Amino acid sequence: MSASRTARERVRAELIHEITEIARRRLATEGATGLSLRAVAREMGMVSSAIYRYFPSRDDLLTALIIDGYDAVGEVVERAYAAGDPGDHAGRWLAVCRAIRAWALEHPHEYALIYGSPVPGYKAPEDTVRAAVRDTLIFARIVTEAHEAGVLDPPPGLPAAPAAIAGDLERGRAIVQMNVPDDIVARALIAWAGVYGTVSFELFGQFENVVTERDAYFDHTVATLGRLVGFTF
Amino acid sequence: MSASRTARERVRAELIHEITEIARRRLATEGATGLSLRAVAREMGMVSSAIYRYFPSRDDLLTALIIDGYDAVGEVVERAYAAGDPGDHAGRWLAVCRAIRAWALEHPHEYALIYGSPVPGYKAPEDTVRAAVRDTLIFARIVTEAHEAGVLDPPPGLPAAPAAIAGDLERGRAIVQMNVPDDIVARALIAWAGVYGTVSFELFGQFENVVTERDAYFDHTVATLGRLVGFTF
DNA sequence: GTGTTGTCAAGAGCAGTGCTCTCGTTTAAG
DNA sequence: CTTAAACGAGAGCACTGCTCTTGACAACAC
Repeated sequence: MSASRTARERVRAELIHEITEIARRRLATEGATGLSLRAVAREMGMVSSAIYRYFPSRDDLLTALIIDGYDAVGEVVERAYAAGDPGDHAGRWLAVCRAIRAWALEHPHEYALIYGSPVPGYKAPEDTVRAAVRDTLIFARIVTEAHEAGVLDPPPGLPAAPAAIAGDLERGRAIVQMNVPDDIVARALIAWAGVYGTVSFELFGQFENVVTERDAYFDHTVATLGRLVGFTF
Repeated sequence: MSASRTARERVRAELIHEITEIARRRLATEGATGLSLRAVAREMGMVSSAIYRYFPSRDDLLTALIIDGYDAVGEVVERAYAAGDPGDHAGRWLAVCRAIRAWALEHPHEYALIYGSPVPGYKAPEDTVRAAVRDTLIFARIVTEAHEAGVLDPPPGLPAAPAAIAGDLERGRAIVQMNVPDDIVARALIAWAGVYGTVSFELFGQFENVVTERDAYFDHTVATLGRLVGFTF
């Protein structure tokens, strides 16, 4: 019951795709709060109520866009990972971070939708969680591979992960298949949040009047946070 | 022409204050996009159009709330700084970061308003920038005082700040009166973005199903990023 | 004390929104 | 061939930000 059952189902799938396509384009220009079902309907020569045959509510459309967004950044990250030299772990770390930032700069509204403030009243369903880990899996793999190659060499004198978060680290380790010591898991988590935090700061205007050499600054941030994990540049 | 000129001006100032007060309360429950001028007017027994005598548009109300938000976090940070032991620089760093997170957890919508995705179509006026640096000034002061006391001791082997961002660092140094070497300025910037990035991740749901021991994890993040700058715990 | 002037709340109205319901029509399954 | 499900269209509800006009009232000048 998969491919092209009836003509109706085919046109239905096509319409759903067209709706999300137009919605994504409008999202790029208007932003999440400016995304209007009526406008989407108008653009495809439909009447607004017809949209509800395909998406029960505006939130469901948003959910579809969020999943698409996670998938897009996941794919970009996977591509950057695949293009890198398997022996150059630090290079891959840098490449993946750059890829995230590049995607974010190209799709600011989509980035804001998934990594920015949640839309009020909108409750992210479980479906979005699965799509959300795609990039994190790559992060974890890079760290794990570097660790298994024995080239992870963090600077001395960093705080050890406290016992209180050992459970979290263990669970995180299991989720992303990250076979490295606690301290490394914790620092990878910190670096991960730091990278996205930096991208968000740049995108959301916090670097206005502060950082102008964005490319160089981002690379330096990624290198510094990478050193935290143990990559050597 | 400052204090209580005419009765008219007094009641006007009072009404403006009442509007922002109600708006802030509604913001806390409904979020930024759900903030409605009509609802605010209804709550104070006014007709919607009357609000426009005091705020020319919804965006102007938002601006007022944003400035109030920056001021609130600035005050919280200043208070945490003042309450700390002047000799314990690392302790102050930790206290200030904790204060930010505590405020953010108490006022999630206000935090989202100032540090989350920008409201589409809303252009932050220059007034907000001045209020935005209050917390950063304290950050800079803590680092500077620690440096001048000669207790800043970052771990070895961290990347040096590239020449490309020297101009940015110089300007930043001037803005926040931060008399420390380039490398420290850069790392303070990275740590600063990392702290806010972590708070945003927690608030915006990225730690869902990942980090459960939020307090301990945050403290560890702050300690690790603090070590980056050179604080010793 | 009397005008004049500017500020004010109120109300109607415009264009837009998400969403629901009903109505004929089309389509696919039994 | 019949029947039930899916569909597009349209009207309608309650809501939004915002504009414009109207009439009342307070602050000032004379």
